[in-house]
Amino acid sequence: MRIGELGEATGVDVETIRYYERSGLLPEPQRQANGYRAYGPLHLERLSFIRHCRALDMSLADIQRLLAFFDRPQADCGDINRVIDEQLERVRARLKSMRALEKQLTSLRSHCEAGHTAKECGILQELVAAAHGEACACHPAAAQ
Amino acid sequence: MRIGELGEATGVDVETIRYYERSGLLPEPQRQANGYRAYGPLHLERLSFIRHCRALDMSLADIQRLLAFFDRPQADCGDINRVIDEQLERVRARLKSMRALEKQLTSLRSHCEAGHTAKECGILQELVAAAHGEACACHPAAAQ
DNA sequence: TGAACACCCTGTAGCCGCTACAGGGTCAAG
DNA sequence: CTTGACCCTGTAGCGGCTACAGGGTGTTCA
Repeated sequence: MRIGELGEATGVDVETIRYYERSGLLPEPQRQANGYRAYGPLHLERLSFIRHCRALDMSLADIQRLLAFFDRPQADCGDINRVIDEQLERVRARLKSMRALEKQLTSLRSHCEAGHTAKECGILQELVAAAHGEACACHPAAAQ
Repeated sequence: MRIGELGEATGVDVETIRYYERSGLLPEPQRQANGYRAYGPLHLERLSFIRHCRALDMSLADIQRLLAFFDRPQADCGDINRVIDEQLERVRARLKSMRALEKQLTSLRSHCEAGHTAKECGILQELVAAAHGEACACHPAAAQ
């Protein structure tokens, strides 16, 4: 299986596949006589695994940690749980700040309907007020 | 006001301030005889504005668009609304995918309590199943 | 006087996870 | 024998910083 076929099969760009190899996530494949990479089913499986983890927004470093378990199946799986827990923690923290962000932007947006000059624009005025540290609709309490 | 004082006053790293200058967000300040940057109150205000917008997760390019309005206060503010609307759109889209992500990770996490070997770990098994494209707890419907 | 230290300067390289070249080689079809 | 699709390596770019290296400046204290 050449790199293009692997890419086709997994939906991954060939440049990305080479990048994963360079980064040590995907083991170096054998080469054909002409120097082309020759992949087997194990590469396909591993690449699919990587992509699924990426879809869960894990870092390549964390994926590396998970991949290591395939090489030592007798190891305690505590570290696997830890990777997932940490990821979940990050996602939840990010979710929290995104929700706050949406609130702030929604409030900000409500300060202007189009048709003013920039000088009169409530949005800009709010942003400037916020920059001054005054209480503003979009940052009502202390800016943490 | 020297760069360190400006940084202190705004809570912005001096390297970041210089970076904003290089990027054209912060106008070049005057220089003291010794070559040190000399900032005035307008720089302080502008930098605070930038940081507040960054706290709203706007890109530097979008902040640039907003800053341009200070130089032409008579312009129609339609573009300001557009920047905020686009940002709100991005935040909402991201929120949606983060919520899905949290669900997937939570479900994944429920597949293993610690104390197994890696081989038996439900999480790893689920991830491999997912990589195979089989229906899995964390990717139940079609992987889009 | 001079040594230590905090601050400032420029320029460059690194982080992440790709993406996009440039400049070449390989191979099958027309 | 030329076109075109594929492959190779190596390098540079994205955004938004962050972290040096290698130097200059200015104050304080012995």
